[in-house]
Parts: sequence; C-alpha cells; structure tokens
Amino acid sequence: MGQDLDVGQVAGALQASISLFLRRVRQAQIQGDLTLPESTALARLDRGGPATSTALAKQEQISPQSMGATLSALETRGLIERRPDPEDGRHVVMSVTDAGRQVLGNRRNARTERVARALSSGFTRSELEHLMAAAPLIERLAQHI
Amino acid sequence: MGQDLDVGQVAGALQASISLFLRRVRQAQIQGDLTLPESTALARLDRGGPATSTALAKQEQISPQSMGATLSALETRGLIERRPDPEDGRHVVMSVTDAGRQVLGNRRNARTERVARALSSGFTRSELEHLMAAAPLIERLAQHI
DNA sequence: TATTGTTATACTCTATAACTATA
DNA sequence: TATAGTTATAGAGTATAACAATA
Repeated sequence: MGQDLDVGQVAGALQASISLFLRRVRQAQIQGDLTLPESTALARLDRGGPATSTALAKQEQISPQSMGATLSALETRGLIERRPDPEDGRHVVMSVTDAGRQVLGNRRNARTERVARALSSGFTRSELEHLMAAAPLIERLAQHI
Repeated sequence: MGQDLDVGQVAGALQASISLFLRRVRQAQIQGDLTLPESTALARLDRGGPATSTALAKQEQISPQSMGATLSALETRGLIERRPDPEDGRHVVMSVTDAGRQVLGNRRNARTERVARALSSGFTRSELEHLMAAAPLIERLAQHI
C-alpha cells in the first residue's frame, strides 16, 4: 500500500480468481476428453521429446506417483508408449505415439474450446493481450511459491 | 498470430499456468490453516453479511452440497454459526463469529503469505500491477465458461 | 546405499443422486 | 409441487508410505 502495491492483496486476488477459473474449467470437462493433467503431460512429452516419468514429474512439480498415474491413463488410451532404457534398467522412457500426436493436432479439445469461445465473445483485443502476457507471470510465480 | 491473437493459444496458456499455480498453492497448505475454499467462503460471508448456504454456493458457482461441506468445517472450528430463519423454516442463515472475524483479521494466512513472499522477491512493480489487473479478467472469463 | 518406478492407501475438492423438512 | 438443506456415494487430482528392481 502507500507507494507499493500490496503484495498480499495481489496474492489474494489471484487465488480467488484462479480457483474460480480452474473450478469452471474442470466443470467443462466432457466425457472422453483428456483431463487437464493428461493434456498437460501429453503436450509436454511432445514438446520436450521422450522422457521418464520422474523427469516429467519434476517439470510439472508433482510427485512421481501422480505422474505415473497420469501416464498410465495415457498409455491405456494408446497416446503414449513406454520403452525400457537399455542403458539403465530402472528407467522407463515414455514417448508420444502417432495417435497421441493426432490428438494433439486436434489442438482444441472440448474444454479448451469452451474457454476459447468465452474469450472470443466477451473480451477486447487488448484484454486478450493482457491475459496472454499474464500467463508466463503466473507460471513464474507458481514456480517460486 | 497474424492480426488476431489466437484465442485457443490464450486459453491453453492460461490453463497451463493456472493449473500449475493452484497446485503449488495447495501444496503450500499448512496443517491447521484454512483451506482455499474455506478462506474464500469465510471472506465472502464476512463481506456480504449473513447468508444461506445455497446463496453462497450460487455466488461461488459450486454445488450447494459442496458449499455445505465447507461451511460445516468452518462451523466445527467455531468460525461461523448457523441460525434458523424465523420466516422460512427451510433456511439456515450462516454468519461469521468473533473468532471468524479474528481469523480474517490476521489476514494473511500461511498460504497467502507464501504467495505474497514470492511476489515480493521476484517481480517488478509493473509486473505486480499487471498481475493485479489480470485477476478480474480471469474472474470474468471464469464466469463465462 | 541411492534411485526409479509401482502399488496401496488416503486426503481434498467437487459432483450427482436420494432423502427429509418446509413452503 | 417446489425449494432448502442433509446424507451418501463417487470421481479427479493429488499426496505419502512401503515395496521391488536396478545401479
């Protein structure tokens, strides 16, 4: 306050708006659609190339067990495949299959489509730019909590 | 992106950054601290005055049952109290107790404090302003999904 | 002994369905 | 019949603990 913006106020405002947003996004989940952690892991695997579940877990900042569960779900759907690492028998390297790349190619799943539609209809171009610029700030903030 | 910013791109970036943020905020939860929905409901009840659980659920855009569970937890801790509505026996009006106001007065619980600290140490003033301005946009977006 | 990964279990947050009480 | 609230149950998304295999 005073000269500075109160960081507590910013923290509170972000928590409130962000928890509402994520709740609504989850409610927009449609049967058969990839869940949020599934799309995130699949996209990251495609972007970063084949990786082990532990490495992915570190990148997403979740426990290896949680990442394992997400990857199992993706494997069951045939979107990724597991391959043993010949150099280290403890490693299991995951990679995106053709089917997985196809799903990523469809790009906008039902959930993202709904968010995109909301953005198209109620936001000015400048507001969109503002939101786009905020995303990396939120990500950086998350990494420092 | 040519002339227009791709709304799908904005939607994807927001989902990724926001889910990471909320995950980290939840991990920062400390034993004994109010959970995120608990603080949100308590703050709203204090801000808006006594209200029924159904009314609060509508405001937070969650199911009445979920709000009921959150309110029960707050009541168990003595932070809110329930009072029957003499005019309509179906209504149960919730209000903040002195203990609840005291908790709100402490303002920054451990979770918010950690977010605030992260904001203080790694962000410029202009980035803070940017984040503060993004919060209402995110909230508006959430409401239109 | 340390690391990778799996299995088992549990907690938080939310949902839907079924019920009771009141209007 | 409609509304407010409660109870029961389930699912998503995470966590920790205990374990086996490999290094």
